[in-house]
Amino acid sequence: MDAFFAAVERKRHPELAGKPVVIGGSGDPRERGVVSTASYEARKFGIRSAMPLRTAYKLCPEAIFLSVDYEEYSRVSGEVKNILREFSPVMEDVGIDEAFLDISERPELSEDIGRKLKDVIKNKLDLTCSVGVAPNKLLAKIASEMQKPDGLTIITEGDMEKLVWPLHVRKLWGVGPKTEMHLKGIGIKTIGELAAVPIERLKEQFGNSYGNYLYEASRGIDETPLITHWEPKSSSREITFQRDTNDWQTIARTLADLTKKVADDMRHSGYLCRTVTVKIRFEDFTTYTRAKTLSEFTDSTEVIRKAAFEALGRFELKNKVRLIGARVSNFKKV
DNA sequence: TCTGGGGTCCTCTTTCTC
DNA sequence: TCTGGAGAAAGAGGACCC
Repeated sequence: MDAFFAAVERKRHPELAGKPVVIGGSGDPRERGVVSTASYEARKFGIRSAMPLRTAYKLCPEAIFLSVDYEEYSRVSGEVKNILREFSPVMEDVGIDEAFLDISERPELSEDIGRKLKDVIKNKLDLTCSVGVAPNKLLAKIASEMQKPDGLTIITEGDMEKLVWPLHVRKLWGVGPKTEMHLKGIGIKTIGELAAVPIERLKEQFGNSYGNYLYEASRGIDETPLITHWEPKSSSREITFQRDTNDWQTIARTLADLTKKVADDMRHSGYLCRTVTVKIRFEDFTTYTRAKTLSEFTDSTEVIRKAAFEALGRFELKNKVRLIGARVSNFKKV
């Protein structure tokens, strides 16, 4: 979906149309938080996802800043996914605003399916999206990003050299800032340059598993199937304090609060956990975790809170705390 | 004055058990 | 009784994605 959160807000507040809109955090750009979504008008000012709200405010003080309303976006997301499922039952969810569809069983031209899908979403929901069609997920994802917004791009096996190899390595799924810098250090900027590196060298530089992934990805090779059903592996809640704190009462109260939420979440989704992890980020942004694995599965707030405080006790709280979080994992279905 | 929150997966190290 | 090794489980950190 194109600038999904901003598009949903524009739908219910038509006066936002054509204006720079920034969605993130509490909606107050003077508070701590980052940009979740910026409308295309806001992007003209250089505002991007994951940017601190304060920075966004400096770039464009006239922008309209809104808080994130996950409930509403999830509801609209459900409507979008229902439409997608009419095109193919084989669908993989990728977060709130993306999905893969396997249309290999459909007789129609894939380009026609892509165009029809966009039309239906536009007509029924008044939202635009960008569609990529390709022989696998890796290339479909790249294709979908090539002509945003409101794009429709098709990549076939024969297009690798012409369309994909000139692209920057960051366009490959799984290549983030660290790998980008590492590759830059050995003189590699584009996917084509990456494809020219022997597999042995990639394995030397990045380890067996990831080296092999880069080798295949740069050639457009991806055999991974669509995941149509998956079970959660962990569940967590965390919060960044508006001001860094070393006040034990505040830290303890917040952790108790987070463990309660995590336990409530788990009971609602019908799982039991065995491992409880506490995460602390200090004022200098260093981040640590301490975990406690219990002898029995539980969804009790009491038990989880006790385990969390045991883990908290193993931290040296010498510096001010910026963020605290609680996570449960090691799940079993109730 | 920076740098959210919710996840997954991978790797390395430590700890436990046999 | 002491020591060592193998393998699993747990713990911690890091990279990445939306």
